Amino acid sequence: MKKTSLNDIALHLGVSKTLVSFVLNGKGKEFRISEEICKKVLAVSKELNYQPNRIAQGLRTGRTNTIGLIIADIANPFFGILGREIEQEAAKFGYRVIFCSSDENPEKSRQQIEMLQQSQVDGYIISPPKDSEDQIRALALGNVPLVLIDRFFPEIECNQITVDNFDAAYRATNHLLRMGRKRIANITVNLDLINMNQRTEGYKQALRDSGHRVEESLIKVLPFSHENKEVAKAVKDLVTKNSQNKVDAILFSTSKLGINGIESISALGLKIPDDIAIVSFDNPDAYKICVSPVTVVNQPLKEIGKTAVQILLGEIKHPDNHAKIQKIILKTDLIIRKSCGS
Amino acid sequence: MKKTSLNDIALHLGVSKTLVSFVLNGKGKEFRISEEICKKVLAVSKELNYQPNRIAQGLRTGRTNTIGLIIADIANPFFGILGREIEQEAAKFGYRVIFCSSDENPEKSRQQIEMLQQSQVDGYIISPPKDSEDQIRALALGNVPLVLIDRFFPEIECNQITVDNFDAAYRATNHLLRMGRKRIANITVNLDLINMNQRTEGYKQALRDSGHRVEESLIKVLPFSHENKEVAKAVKDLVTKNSQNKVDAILFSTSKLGINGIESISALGLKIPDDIAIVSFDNPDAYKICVSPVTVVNQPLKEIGKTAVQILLGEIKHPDNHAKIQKIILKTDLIIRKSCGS
DNA sequence: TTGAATTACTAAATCGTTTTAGCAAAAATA
DNA sequence: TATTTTTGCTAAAACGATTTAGTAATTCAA
Repeated sequence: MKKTSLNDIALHLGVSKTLVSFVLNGKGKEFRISEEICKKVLAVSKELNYQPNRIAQGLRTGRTNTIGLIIADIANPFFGILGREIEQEAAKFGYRVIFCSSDENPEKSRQQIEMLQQSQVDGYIISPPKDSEDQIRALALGNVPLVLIDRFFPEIECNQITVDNFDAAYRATNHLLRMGRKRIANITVNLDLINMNQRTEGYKQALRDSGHRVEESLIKVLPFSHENKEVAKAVKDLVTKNSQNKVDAILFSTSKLGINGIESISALGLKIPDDIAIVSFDNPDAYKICVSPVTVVNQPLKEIGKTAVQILLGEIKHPDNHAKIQKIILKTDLIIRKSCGS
Repeated sequence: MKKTSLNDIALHLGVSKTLVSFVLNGKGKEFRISEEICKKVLAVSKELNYQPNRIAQGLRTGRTNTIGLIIADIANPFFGILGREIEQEAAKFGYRVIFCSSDENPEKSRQQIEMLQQSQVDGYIISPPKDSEDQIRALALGNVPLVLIDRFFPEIECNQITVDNFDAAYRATNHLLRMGRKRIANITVNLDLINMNQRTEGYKQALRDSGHRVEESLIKVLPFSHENKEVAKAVKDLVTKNSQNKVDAILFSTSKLGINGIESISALGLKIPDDIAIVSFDNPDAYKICVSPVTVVNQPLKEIGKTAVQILLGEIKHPDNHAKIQKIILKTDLIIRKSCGS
């Protein structure tokens, strides 16, 4: 059951495939193909269920209508929602998306970028892992449509869409202070990622601005791929009564940390917010139904995804004016629930 | 900065592109290309950073090394984890994945299948929405590598990987009965989906086998795209004191229902498991940290994803023996937490 | 009534691979 | 020495579209 090609339609009607191509691309008028023939072509193409071969089109035109997406992990709802939005917005304009999960591993992302290059994608949306500057720089210099999301590298000039992480953490920390918390910890991952770094800087600044001392021992930095027990260990050190690091609040920089953290806190028999207050970045379902619903920094995921696609498609369609690089910083909102007391 | 092609390497060395193609495909020996030339080709290809154009390869060979995936919604962690596993297993064998979220909408899935056909994907992994029989049948008859996951259509002969939903619901319901619950409801979606249907059938059979009557008014069927308040309404009818439908346990057929349901139950000021016991299908993070950690039917998502890819690649590589269709039914496990009492 | 313009189309090149068929030179065999 | 075999390579077609440059037939203008 071979697929119908342009040529099949042409043979069927005794015309050239040039003509068929013109008609099916809506250029019948432009190339003065007679009404009558146009209709016949359309009819036969429907009759034979013609489906254009996008691969052949891609080879000829150099455009595949495909974009490559590299994120940390599509199974993580944060990226799931982002990916969903990107897929949807891209589909609106006739673009498909090849999804790649890098696991924050630069070697994987290198391979994925290479694969996407070979696949001749028209552009890239990437949430770059640490130590991937070289890859990103090479892409950016290669003059390929590219948008970074969630993080970026300050020294690379490139379209990017992020949230104001510093501000978000600053406000979250301030909220904890306003609620009367005196000693606040921060559990985070991998400070080589600029977004994470900015979160911790915002946290520090809020402490300083309110006259508190920043205690490095209250900042727990875990590796990206952390296990439940590593979070448990960090939490334990921060909440047990006789620990010299005993705190009354924790700011979690990711929801994965927060979810594991809440599990640990519960396991230790402590109550939120009575024994310890918490605020977390990101807004998974889990936080709505847990013992004490969690106050969160909510990121505008839909807007990030949608804007990323729009900027990317803009670049794809007008490759010329790559002069105006866009660096978009979106605002987050703090959703106040019960985990900080009242 | 044009990309290096086979021809560029050939010109650079003064040899034919045929030769270059042979060498780079590891067929130097087979076609008796001299060691010396082989080395030179390899060297120049590295020097010019040659990246094969997979689009051109695809056009020539008819194989794109790409698979199309259609699921309900990649933002839903259930499908996120599944998608992740599929991406990972496919990558192992050099295959890329185009992700499509159908929102359980047959018209969307129709368009997506068409798009994937045009993209010349080598095979399909699909979680088919209701009313998409015709599309699936057409694919299956078209003799294209295809694997269905999560659901299927009984009347279509096709590879499929599902879990034993009947058995899972039967055991879940039995667990509730063993824990002393007398009146058990089921909140579910869209019984036109066979997996959902089987869950409710398993629930009914468990009731019958233990001498209970099946009360249709205790089975709440919501539309697939339900709002929080629709769940709230169903829950309210089942748990309020003076309702004639008052139950002491609910089996949720999806985690989306369960999460919304727990929110509603809390909002009504009721306690789990004291006032009402619950069991839910699927195992999102939320269930681990909520007021009373939820007993769940856990599906082997990784195995589903991995097996789907393996069967699909088997079909892609041996298109001939499509005679042996595989219908795999995996077991679920019931993870007992605190939501049913003790 | 001739030259120009318009109409309605087509031939052929091209994109970057793969793959078949074949060729010239060297080596082996008779 | 003549023939066959082997070695080491190449030309060209093909995949299915797009696109440029053209051409023959008709109509129009002067």
